[in-house]
Amino acid sequence: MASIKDVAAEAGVSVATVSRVLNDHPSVSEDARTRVLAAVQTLGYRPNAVARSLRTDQTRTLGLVISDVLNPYFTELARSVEEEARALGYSVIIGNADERPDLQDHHVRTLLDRRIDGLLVSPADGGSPGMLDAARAGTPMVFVDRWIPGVDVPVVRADGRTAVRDLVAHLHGLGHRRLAIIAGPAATTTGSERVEAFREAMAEHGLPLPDAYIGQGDFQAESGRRVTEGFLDLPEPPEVVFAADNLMALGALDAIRARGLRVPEDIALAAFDDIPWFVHTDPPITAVAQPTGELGRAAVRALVDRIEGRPPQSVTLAARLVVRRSCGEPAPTPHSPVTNRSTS
Amino acid sequence: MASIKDVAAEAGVSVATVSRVLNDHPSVSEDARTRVLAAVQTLGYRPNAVARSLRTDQTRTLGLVISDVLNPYFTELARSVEEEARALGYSVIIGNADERPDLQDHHVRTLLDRRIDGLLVSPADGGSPGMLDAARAGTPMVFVDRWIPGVDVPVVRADGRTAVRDLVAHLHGLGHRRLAIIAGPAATTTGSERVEAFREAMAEHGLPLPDAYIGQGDFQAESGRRVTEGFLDLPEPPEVVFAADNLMALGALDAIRARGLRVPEDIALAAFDDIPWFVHTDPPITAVAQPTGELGRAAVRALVDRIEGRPPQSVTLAARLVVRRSCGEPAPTPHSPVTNRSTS
DNA sequence: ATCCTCCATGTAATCGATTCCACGAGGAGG
DNA sequence: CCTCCTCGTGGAATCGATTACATGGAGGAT
Repeated sequence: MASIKDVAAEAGVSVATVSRVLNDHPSVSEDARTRVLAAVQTLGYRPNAVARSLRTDQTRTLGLVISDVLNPYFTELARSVEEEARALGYSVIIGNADERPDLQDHHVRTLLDRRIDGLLVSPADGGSPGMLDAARAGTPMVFVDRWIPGVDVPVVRADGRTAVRDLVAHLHGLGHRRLAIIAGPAATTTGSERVEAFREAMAEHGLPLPDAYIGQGDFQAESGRRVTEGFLDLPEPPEVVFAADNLMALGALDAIRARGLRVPEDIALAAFDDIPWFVHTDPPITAVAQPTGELGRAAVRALVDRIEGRPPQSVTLAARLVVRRSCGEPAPTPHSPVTNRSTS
Repeated sequence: MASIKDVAAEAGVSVATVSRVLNDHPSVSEDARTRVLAAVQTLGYRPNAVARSLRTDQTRTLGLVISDVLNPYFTELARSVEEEARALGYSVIIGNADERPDLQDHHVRTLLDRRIDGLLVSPADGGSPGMLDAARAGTPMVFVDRWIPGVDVPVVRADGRTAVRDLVAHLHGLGHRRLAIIAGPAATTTGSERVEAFREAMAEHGLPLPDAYIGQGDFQAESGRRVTEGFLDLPEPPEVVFAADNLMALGALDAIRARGLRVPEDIALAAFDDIPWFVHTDPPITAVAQPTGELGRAAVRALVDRIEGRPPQSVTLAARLVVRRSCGEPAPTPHSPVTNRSTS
């Protein structure tokens, strides 16, 4: 592969001049510029990003460590992150932690070894050692979706509190009284916050929330299935199951169907995180939707601000309730255009 | 960030010795080794992968360019690719082309600039210029899922021919005669092959396949919806719609429901590419399943073989039919464990 | 005792870029 | 006509690693 030296030789100038042309430094004669550009053409030269990074100490690359690529929520997040980063002249390297702290650490380490300019993380747990080190070492970093309390890193996330309250109000309005939740890992902020919001909203409506109605999941479908089976085995099963993420909701749906029960007639179902597929399941699933794309873009902007020396800002966006049919009431316009997005 | 020089100073040895310890070269005294390791510890030193890559001319990184991250099929592929690559000591950088040749080119170029050791591609179209250049320039490369005819690059893919024949036989056996297909872009191999296989299978059963029953999609949900609407508007609509990928199948499902029709009573639906969600839709969707994980792993192995000087092998695995209820016949065990994976 | 080998180590070149500094030419100003 | 700037350019240092080559000391063989 042709190097800058070859280009210099071909153009009859020094490597310094070639470099100047490539970085359009003002002080280059028109003549030299055209000769260099021609040489670049004929040789099909492309600058070696590795060498450039070594010299300039910047890679123009962002690392993104997500908890689970198989979760459509994170996929959409990753897509918007890459899009915004590209618009700002950065590339993104994605690391998939599969909800495992050790894998998360592996990716953080690898990313740091590559000297990425900044790190976007949605921590899989309370904070793996490698991540904390990175934060302490001053690597530009931004948390997205989930975060770690007590660590001084900007956070870009959605606040589901209001939407969860709306959801509970909606369910209460439909006459449901026994509501259960499938929680995410307590070590994740999204895991604990959603339960917290749910608990508060229940209290506001004077509804009891017995421990038996709080199931411990891990954001994976299998756990949703297991917890739901537990609920159905109770002497007095809940009337509604609220899953703290979309994968657990699908596990729940599966468990319900396996018993031959119908949604919403026999038991209602709602989920946190709206995904396109919820429109297509039968019945369509009522969910709390995060502004995922905007979250990803805001996170990139915050991180790039931090990298380029501007003060980064934490951002909290609102989530909103999308009512569909899985809780009993038909959505306002059952067969309207396509994405049935009515806010309660 | 500490460099190898700092470690050398701390340990009281030369950088050469430090490097030897780090790459466990045999010729290092036990004493030196322990001193270096101690210095590495106290300084929290991590080798700079950028500098190392520049010198050794290898990055131990693979590029993976996929057509659409939002498609669960590619997500699963990406996951298995990363897993196998990690096991072999490589990292993976994913580029999402969003089915756009220009974006695909952008990612190929960026990846090449970073001097990745090899490239795994599922080409979004007949072959963008940058990709063909890369192939011609001798970059180690392997096509996965889709490929480009006439380019001398190993291909790892699934052959759906038999499964499609099984599908048509299944549909024929259920009494369906008017079968329509939503095809993918003709420029992609998977786009044309699936239609081809379908056409042949129809011929074998003596069934006609009028042009009106071949809709042109682009592997995105919206096109599935549009094409399906066209089918339903025909004077004699088909009895079955077969979508050439999972996203178009969901678009089709949506269009069907929007008309208030039922699956499979009013119209049957089948898809290429099985994904977990097909178990959860109502009715569960009959699909042709690819061994996605195995495909990803085999592709990585072939690419790494090529990179490390061993002869790479093209691989073709079989896809298989998974019968569910969307075509009329109840699946053999309607409420069996979970993943309803019965082969026809 | 001498010579040869081998082992541990250090010095320095190298990878491909960027960038500081020096230098020569040419133009402006005194 | 001389001085001083500015502009275009090239030489060379530099980033942080790896590695070929040189070196000196220890140990074995004769």
